[in-house]
Amino acid sequence: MKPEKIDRRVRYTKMVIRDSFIQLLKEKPLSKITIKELCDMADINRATFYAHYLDQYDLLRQMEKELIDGIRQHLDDYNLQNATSAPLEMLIKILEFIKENAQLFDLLLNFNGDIEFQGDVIELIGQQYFYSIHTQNDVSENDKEYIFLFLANGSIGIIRKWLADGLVRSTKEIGYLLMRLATTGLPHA
Amino acid sequence: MKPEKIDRRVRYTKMVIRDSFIQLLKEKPLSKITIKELCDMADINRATFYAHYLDQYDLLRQMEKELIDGIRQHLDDYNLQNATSAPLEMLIKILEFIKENAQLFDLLLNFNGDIEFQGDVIELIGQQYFYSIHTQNDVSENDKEYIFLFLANGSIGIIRKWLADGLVRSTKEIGYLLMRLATTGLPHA
DNA sequence: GATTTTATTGAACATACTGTTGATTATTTT
DNA sequence: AAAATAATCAACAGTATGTTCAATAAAATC
Repeated sequence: MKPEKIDRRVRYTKMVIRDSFIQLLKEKPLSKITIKELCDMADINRATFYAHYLDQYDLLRQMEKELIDGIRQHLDDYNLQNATSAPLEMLIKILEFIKENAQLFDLLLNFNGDIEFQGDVIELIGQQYFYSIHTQNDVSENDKEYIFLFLANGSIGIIRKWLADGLVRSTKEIGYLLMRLATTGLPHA
Repeated sequence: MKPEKIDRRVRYTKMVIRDSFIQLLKEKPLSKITIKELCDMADINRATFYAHYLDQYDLLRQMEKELIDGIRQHLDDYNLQNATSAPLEMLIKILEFIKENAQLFDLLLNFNGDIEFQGDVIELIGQQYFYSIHTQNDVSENDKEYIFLFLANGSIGIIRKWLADGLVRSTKEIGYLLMRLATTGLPHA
């Protein structure tokens, strides 16, 4: 919408804050991270931190929001270039973005994970799945929401494992697996 | 194993700490809860708190551990009385226990949720599911862990929704739904 | 390139919570 | 009733918090 150039100094400040924050998150849970040590590590004044964020939790929230927005943007860009937007393709696009930001997603979904962020990702993934469930009319209206949550949470579980394993598998592989589980269900004899 | 009678005063102290803690968790996230306000609310001395717990997070962890142990105990009790332990029955037993402690499970899995606790519950639920997946030989060895996590995380999603909705549905209903999703897969045309 | 605007710094500040101590009091167990 | 144990009280140093304001540095604008 509006480019609104941001002051170089602000860009730098936010960058070092984020980098240091990620470093710290690898070492300890959010609750043990103080603003002071974060600023010491980033080598910025404490007052500067407060000029941009309320506290650690606000910082985390903003970073999470940018990730979610990043996925949305990634999907929008893709949809502009391609008329057809099959669920599977969209799913793989999401996985691509997650892969590009694997370090952060791993931190926020796994070890030092935040349950709210997980909820945001579930909602977003759900938007891609929802259509296929919605069109199946042998599922009672009451069950739809439940099944939707089952699929979305299950997908998060797989993505979390995928990240924890260090992205050994390709986005396509995971995408197919998720799509298979969500549409034809479990393989069974 | 060992009954080890606990001093009445300790029992009381722990009780008021837990009750106050739950009250506070309803109001605000763990990170905003101070030991001081917790002790004020529980009307105990701060030194007394430190005699039992390291900090808020330790307190939370202990409460979570007791819940998990509670489920295990609940299952063991049932297994002693009943020779057959079909997966569905075990699942319903788990749901029963969750229902009995709905307030706390709701807090820890939903609103002020803890991702570690969620992981513990997933692991426990997985133990009940695992057998049925393990016996299906048309699933590649590599995929088993992924599918297991898909099912367990999906189940958590449904349980979370069930709790958030105020337990409108019966444990049987939810149990059947979960079992259906885990065994025959999604309903499809 | 000079000027204006804006961001960061540094220092100081009151405030609040932390975690620990040791002596005292109260309660429970034996 | 005596011994053991738990909770209280008050005090303590240590530390992070969040805010302030003047000074400085750097960027954007003209």
